[in-house]
Amino acid sequence: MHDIRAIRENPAAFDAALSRRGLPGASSEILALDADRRAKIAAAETAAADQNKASKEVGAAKARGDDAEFERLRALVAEKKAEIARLTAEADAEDARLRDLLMRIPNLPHADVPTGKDEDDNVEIRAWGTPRQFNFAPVEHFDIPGVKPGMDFETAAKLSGSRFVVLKGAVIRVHRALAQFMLDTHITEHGLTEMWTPVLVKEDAMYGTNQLPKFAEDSYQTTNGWWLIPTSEVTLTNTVAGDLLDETALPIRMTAHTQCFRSEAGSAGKDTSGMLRQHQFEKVEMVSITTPDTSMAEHERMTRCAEAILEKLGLPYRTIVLCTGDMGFGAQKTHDMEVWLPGQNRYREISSVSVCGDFQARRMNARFRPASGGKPEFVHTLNGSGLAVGRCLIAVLENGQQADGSVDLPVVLHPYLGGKTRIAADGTLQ
RNA sequence: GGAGAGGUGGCGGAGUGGUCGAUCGCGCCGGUCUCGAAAACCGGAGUAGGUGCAAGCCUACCGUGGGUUCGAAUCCCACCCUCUCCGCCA
Repeated sequence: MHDIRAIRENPAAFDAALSRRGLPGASSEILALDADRRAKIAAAETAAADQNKASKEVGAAKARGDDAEFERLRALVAEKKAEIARLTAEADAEDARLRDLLMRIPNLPHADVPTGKDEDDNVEIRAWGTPRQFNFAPVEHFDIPGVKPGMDFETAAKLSGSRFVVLKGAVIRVHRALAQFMLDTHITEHGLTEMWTPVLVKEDAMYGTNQLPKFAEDSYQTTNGWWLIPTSEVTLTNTVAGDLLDETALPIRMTAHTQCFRSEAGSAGKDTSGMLRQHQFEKVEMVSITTPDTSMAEHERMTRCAEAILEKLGLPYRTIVLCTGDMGFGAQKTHDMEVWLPGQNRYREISSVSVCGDFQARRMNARFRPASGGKPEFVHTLNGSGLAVGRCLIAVLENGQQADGSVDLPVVLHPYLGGKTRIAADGTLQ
C-alpha cells in the first residue's frame, strides 16, 4: 500500500512512476478524496473536543447545584454526540474508500528498473551454462519414455480434473529429492532458516501480501473463509505482521517448502500439457525481512541463492530484470530466472525474486525500531522462489534426457536418491 | 463438538464507572558513580491521525464492532482470537 503523505508531497512523481508501469495517473483522485477525508476528520475532532469539554464541566455544574447549567451542558453533549456520530461515519467511509483505492494501486518501480510495456522489454543481466547439443530431437518432459510411467495426467483428471498430476515411482522420488536438496542448500550454505507453515490462512494474511483485494479470483477459499496460499510468501512474510521488531533482529531470512494453490484463472489454454502450470504444486520459497537501506543488497543476495540452485543442478539459465510493464503488483524490482527447456527449445520462468520495499510492510503494519532509537519504521520485505519444485523437475528431466529414452540425473541429487543416478527408459530408478 | 479461563503499552503484569493514556517490573534512552564496564541511584520515553513555521494544541487507541451513561480499559450485547480440560481423531 502507498504512503498517502508521499503522494501528497509529490503527486507528480507518483503519477510519473505509475505511468512507467503504463497506468494512468491517480494522484488527483486520491488527493481530492484525501482532502475531503481530512476536512471531515477535522470537523469530527472539533466536535469531539467540544463534547469532552462540556462533559468535564457538567460534573462541576452538578456539584455546585447549578441545574440550569447542568441541563444546558447535557443538551450540548447530546447534540455534539449526534454530530460526532454523523461526521465520523462520513470520515470513516471516506477513509475506507481511500484505503481501498490505495490497496489496488501497484507498487512503484525502483529507479533501476527499465521502462517497458511487456516481457519483450525485459533486460537480460546474465546467463549461465550452455544449452546442451542433442544428437536427437529432445522432447518435452511428459513425452520422455522413462518419465511416462511416472507422470499420469489421466488418473489425475479422474480425481481432480485438468491441471493436476499424479506422480509415481522414480519421478516423484526425484521431485522429493529436488525439494530436499534445495532446502538443505539454503539452510546450510545460504544461512536461511527453515520454516514449516500452514497453507490455509486468514483473510488478513492475504491482504498483507497483496493477493487481496485485487486478485481474489486467482486463489481458492474454503467454505469457512480460509484461503489456500498461492505461495508461502504469504505465510512467511506475514510471520512479522503487526510486529515491532528490534533492528538487531534483522535481517530475518526464511525458507519453506509448501504446497501452493492457484486457480490459474485467465490462463485458460496456456501451458495445458505437462506439469508446467498446475492448480497444486510445490515450491521452496525464500523470504527476507530487512531494513530499508539493506533491501536492495538483499535482493542481489536472494537472486544469487536461487541461481546457486540452478548452477548446482547444472541447468542452463538466464537472469533477467523485469521491465516496469511486466512486474508483479507488489514489486519494486524483480529478477526472473529462466531455465533452459530443450523440449520447448526456449527458456521458461523457474524463479522470480522481488523486493517490495515497505509496500507489504505498510499493509501488514510490520515495523522495526531503529538501533539509533528513533521512531519505528516499516521493514522492507523480499520474496523469491528457490525454486519452483515442479518446474525444476521438468528442467532436470528435459535437460537430462538421452537418446534411448532414459534420463541422467544431476550429481548433486544422487545422495538423495540412494546413490541412483538415472531413470531408465522403462521408468525405473537405476 | 462440550465446558471453562483470558485478550491492557516492546515484553510481563496491575487496574472493575470520573484528573487513567493508564501503577509496577523487565527491556530501552540520557545522566551520576567508575580507568572502563556491571551494579546502584536520578531522570526520560507509547502508537496513530489531524492542525500549526515551530513550541505546541486537538482527537483516537486497553482484541473488534455496537450499546448503556453527562462520563467506559472498567457495565451490557455480538463477533474474532488465544489458552486449559473433556470428547473425537491423522
